[in-house]
Amino acid sequence: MNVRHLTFRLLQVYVAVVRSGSVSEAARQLHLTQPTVSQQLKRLHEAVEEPLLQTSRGRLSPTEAGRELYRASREVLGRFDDFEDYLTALRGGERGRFSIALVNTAQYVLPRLLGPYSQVFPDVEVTLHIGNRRQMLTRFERQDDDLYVFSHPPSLAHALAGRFLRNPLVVIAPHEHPLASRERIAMSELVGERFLLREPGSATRMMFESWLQEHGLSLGPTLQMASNEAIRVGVAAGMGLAVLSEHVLPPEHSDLVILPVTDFPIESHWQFIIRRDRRLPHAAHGFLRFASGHLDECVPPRFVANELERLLTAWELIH
Amino acid sequence: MNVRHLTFRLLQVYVAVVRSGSVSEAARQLHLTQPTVSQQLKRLHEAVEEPLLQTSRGRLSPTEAGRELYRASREVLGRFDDFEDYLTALRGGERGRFSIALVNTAQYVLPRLLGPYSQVFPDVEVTLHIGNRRQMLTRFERQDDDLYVFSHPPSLAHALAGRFLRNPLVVIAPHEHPLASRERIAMSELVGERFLLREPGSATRMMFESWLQEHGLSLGPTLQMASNEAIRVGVAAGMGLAVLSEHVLPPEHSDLVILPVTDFPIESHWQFIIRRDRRLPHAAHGFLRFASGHLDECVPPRFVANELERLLTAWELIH
DNA sequence: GCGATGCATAGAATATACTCTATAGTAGAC
DNA sequence: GTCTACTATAGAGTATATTCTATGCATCGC
Repeated sequence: MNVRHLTFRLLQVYVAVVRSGSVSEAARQLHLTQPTVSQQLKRLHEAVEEPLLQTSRGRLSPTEAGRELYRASREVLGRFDDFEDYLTALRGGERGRFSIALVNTAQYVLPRLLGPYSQVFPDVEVTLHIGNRRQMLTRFERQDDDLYVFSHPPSLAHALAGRFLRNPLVVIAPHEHPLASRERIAMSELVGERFLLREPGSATRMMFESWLQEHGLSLGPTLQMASNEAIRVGVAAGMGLAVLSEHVLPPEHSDLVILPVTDFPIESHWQFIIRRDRRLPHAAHGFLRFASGHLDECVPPRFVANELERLLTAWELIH
Repeated sequence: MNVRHLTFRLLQVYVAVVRSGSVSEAARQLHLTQPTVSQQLKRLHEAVEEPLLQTSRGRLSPTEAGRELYRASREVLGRFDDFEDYLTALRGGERGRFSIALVNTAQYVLPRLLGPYSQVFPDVEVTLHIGNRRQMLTRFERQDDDLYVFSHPPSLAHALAGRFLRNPLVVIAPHEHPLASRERIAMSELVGERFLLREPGSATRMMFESWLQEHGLSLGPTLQMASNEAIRVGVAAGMGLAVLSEHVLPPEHSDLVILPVTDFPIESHWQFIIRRDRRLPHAAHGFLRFASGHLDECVPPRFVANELERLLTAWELIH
């Protein structure tokens, strides 16, 4: 048998003939003429090199080989029906997978979106990659992921960005810090204190440092820790001060205070970044739609800064 | 997705590409040029209307949809590989089914052939239809079965026949019958006795009656019973005499004797009959080959009259 | 940067598929 | 036996598939 010349169409015709037991009836069902169906059968017969149909009691019934071919055809056509269903689900964002690359700080917030999303789309596999800004930039350059979350996006030549969340950087101090009760503090009063800083390559550190530069200030002694958590605990323990994303602080933080420093908080926004030159999986698209629609319910309203509709519109324009 | 234009060939090409992760490599394996494979991929892509492959780390890897298509393709191609295996087995007579229509008397012998055959070909389904000659003739006319066993075949205009077994008809009497010890008996001496006859339409009865007619004899009182077994037991019980196939008698029959009647036994042969105008299933063909080769081992040699080789040759000539 | 390798596209030739109309043959129904 | 419904075949036109060569373009390694 030469499987090479088998067409799915041919199997569809054959199945219709076996089911109806009649060439003419199958032709009517398929909106074809009877000779067309006859010839398809002839072709199929030539491909299989075995009698497939016999006429018995006025009806066409499959031979032994014909019956097995019918089974095989049904299974094969059914398998591709399933595949079509799969495609439909995939296109609707109900299935599939996608990956998001996050800067460290965002890991405190993104689960608030991903949790509800996964409830609604349990068949989508989401992979999270978390690291500092520099690591995420590398992933971005290598096009490793489908979505990226940055505060300050890299060059937008190959990417689209849409803000979704405020990310205020605040100065924190231990609860018992002498300036904790002051109504207004200038940063220049603090630069003598020891600051706990994230590692170079961290977005938080980068933003703080450029703020300092803009204001013509530079820090005194510092201490470097490669984790927001470690810094937060360190500050509470009296190791020094720090500038951290407000999202890093627990809702209740009796051992810490946010100092009312002038020109603080440093305002920044997290944004979803899509590469223009990489296909966006349907599921990732679905996630952005979900985020756009349900952001208000997932994070405290004062942080919401939803520009995702604009992002989605822009993305749909170039696709 | 338009499944109508999918070819098995297309899936084969796609599978080769996914497996090798390279268009060029797949082309080499398939003995095609690289652009040919590229274009096949393009066609497939147009049929599915979804990206299937992406290039990552120098290799082509399937997208989410591509992976599912790969799975579906593998399954579908595998299913038709199975179908090809099935066809091979079918053609070799190792699988499939066929039906045999038997005159009653032959049911005592045919299992001796079918038993060993089924041991060797356990995957072949055999259906036996048993009845008297008239019923089997009706089935023959309707082309209900693949093989027929008759003593006297119907018109051979649409059929081929091949003898395989002697079927001698003998006169039986109860063990204590007064003539049981005679060395030679003329049928004319017996016609006054009561004979147990099969029903009209029975081959045995037909043959006996035409024998009588040829010899210018006619029977006296008769008793009709529609079963060889009933007749055998009836004769043993002293109800009368009978003419039966020797095959109906058990190997040991102390309560019966075969009377040495002149011009007896009536010689006849069972034959396999194949309709010329009906396809012979491979399995039925295989059974005839088996019967031809193993007849000697399956039935007592004195009954064997194997003309099946001739039948098979004749059949192969017209196919 | 430059060559090697691999993929995509264009253009073209051939084969095959797909479908039709017209017609002939077949088998069951009354 | 004739009629009818069904199937098969012939012939033909269009569309599509299949495959090639030639060429351009991208990417990777050195």
